[in-house]
Amino acid sequence: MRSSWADSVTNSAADTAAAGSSANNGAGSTSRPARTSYVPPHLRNRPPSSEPPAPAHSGTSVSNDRPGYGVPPSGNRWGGPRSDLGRSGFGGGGRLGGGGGGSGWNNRAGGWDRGKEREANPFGDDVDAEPAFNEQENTGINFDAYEDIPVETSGENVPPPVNTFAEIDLGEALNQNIKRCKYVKPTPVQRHAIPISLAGRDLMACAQTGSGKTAAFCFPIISGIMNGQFAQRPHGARTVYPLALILSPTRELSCQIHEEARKFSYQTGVRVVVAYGGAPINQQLRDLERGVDILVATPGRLVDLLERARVSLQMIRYLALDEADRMLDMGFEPQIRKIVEQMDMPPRGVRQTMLFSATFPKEIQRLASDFLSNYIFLAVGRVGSSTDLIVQRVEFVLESDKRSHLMDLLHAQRANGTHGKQALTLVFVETKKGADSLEHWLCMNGFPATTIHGDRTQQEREQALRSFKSGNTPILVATDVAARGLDIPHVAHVVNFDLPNDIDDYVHRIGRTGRAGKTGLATAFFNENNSSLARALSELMQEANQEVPAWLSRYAARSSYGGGRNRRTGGRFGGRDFRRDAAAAFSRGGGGTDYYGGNISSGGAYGSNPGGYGGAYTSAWD
DNA sequence: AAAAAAT
Repeated sequence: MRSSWADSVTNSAADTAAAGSSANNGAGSTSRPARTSYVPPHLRNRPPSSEPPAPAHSGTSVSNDRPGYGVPPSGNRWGGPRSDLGRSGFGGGGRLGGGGGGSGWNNRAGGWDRGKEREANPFGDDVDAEPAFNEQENTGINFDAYEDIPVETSGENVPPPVNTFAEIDLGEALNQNIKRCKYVKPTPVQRHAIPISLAGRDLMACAQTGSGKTAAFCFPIISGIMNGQFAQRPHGARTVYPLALILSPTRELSCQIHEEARKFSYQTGVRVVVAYGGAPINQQLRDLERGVDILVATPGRLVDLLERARVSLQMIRYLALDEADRMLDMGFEPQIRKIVEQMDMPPRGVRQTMLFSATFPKEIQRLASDFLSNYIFLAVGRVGSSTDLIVQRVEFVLESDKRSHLMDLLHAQRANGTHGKQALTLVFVETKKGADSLEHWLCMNGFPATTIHGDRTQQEREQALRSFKSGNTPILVATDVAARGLDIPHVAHVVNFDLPNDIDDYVHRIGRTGRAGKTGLATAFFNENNSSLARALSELMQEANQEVPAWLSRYAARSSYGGGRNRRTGGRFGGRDFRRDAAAAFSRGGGGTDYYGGNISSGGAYGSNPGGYGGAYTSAWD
């Protein structure tokens, strides 16, 4: 069984600690001479690590002029005092070794290519060979618009945002990977969320679809694991002890997060493993046995692994829930509660918990606060900006006319040339059966389509997604399994063939287009059956400066409050900390009392609407 | 009522 980097550094850390330089309570501080110490079986057979475990950014300047908010000596919850209140001793105390030798993280490939195997290059061979087409991919984000993003934060002592990756001391290896990913500047959610996470704080973050949330929680986790000193994880038996857990609601999303996290952690020695259902468990078990620092998983398979005692959550320092509102809704909440509260995971306040989603209904926030400790709420709206970049259309289409109407759209697209490899069409339907039958019908009518839904085998699902992404099958018919999080470049058109019942689901679905600065089109087929959505939909479209058909407004006016469980309150920028409302309710109209030290900042986007989200323009995102 | 998530 191989182990991961965090284990091996702990061994070295013990040596360093013996030299008396570490303030942290790292691994056993007994003094042992280097390398003559006991080497656990899983670490034997490795060439001795001769270089000191000195971090690249050895101790030096945090290029941040705000005292008190520098990059903390990570692992702060474990290695030192909680950093969220009165912090001290930031100057890199707790960093490993004083070796000023500037040996970078990337010098120490953490056992990866020292062993038999070499870490596969997650960037592929074509990193630099990619034509300009992909070059646009990551640089195409409309950064100018970033200056105008409304941002709301609340909570105690909110660390200020950064403007560049360089301001954050993420370490050489991670910086390299950021370059390889062609990330030039942090996105707004990254600018705010990364300093918050690096400060060790719990976080509830709302940020638009396609705005870089994955990196926002991965970077601090990876950096924390690299910098942290962790007690030697138990070994033996067949149980593994990841340091970080990332949960997501669908298998494909977990895969995607895993792929991204692998890029971010390339040559850092931090090991990322994914586990999800529908796939043979044996390969996943083998992957785990080779060592895991970050485990990405769907809930069901994780519970399975926990019950088999193949995974223990005892050493979890970081817990991230992607699509957190989904993870805590009725379908998932019991499982999540079991994983987080009834297994062996350290309690909140001990681990660091981060929740991310584009939408965060108030009642889910209330639930979520069970898992958080003194957290910061962050809402970043109108990124670059998805809603602006998505043109939303609603058409009145009778149930019986939907197919022919879709056919008209597809023919028009074909005529336009907006069809094919670089203009994919994603069609959402309500049911799995409906997905199959629509797919069949499309194929019969000369439109190559495939489908993804929960009745298909995992192999079929993944094949469908690949075929769609590659443009081989430029039409994908999907249930809500594909509504959230999936990053599929070149989706030019999202068709809500059947509208969802909940406006948040609509938000996530249309967010499959208009990503990373690209424009997109979203067309919805509306009829009587959707009248409960009319009001929320029309409000949403208004907020996004979309043209609302008169007939929809009439529906909206007629229909009672609907739009699913969470009505948007007054059409404001939805990203709002429910604690504020709660506090306001308690303080009985205190109005100005900013109990939680809230802090609203915005650029020019608001124009004459100082500090408020109550104006005509707001965002869909909550 | 549907979808997702373990076997």
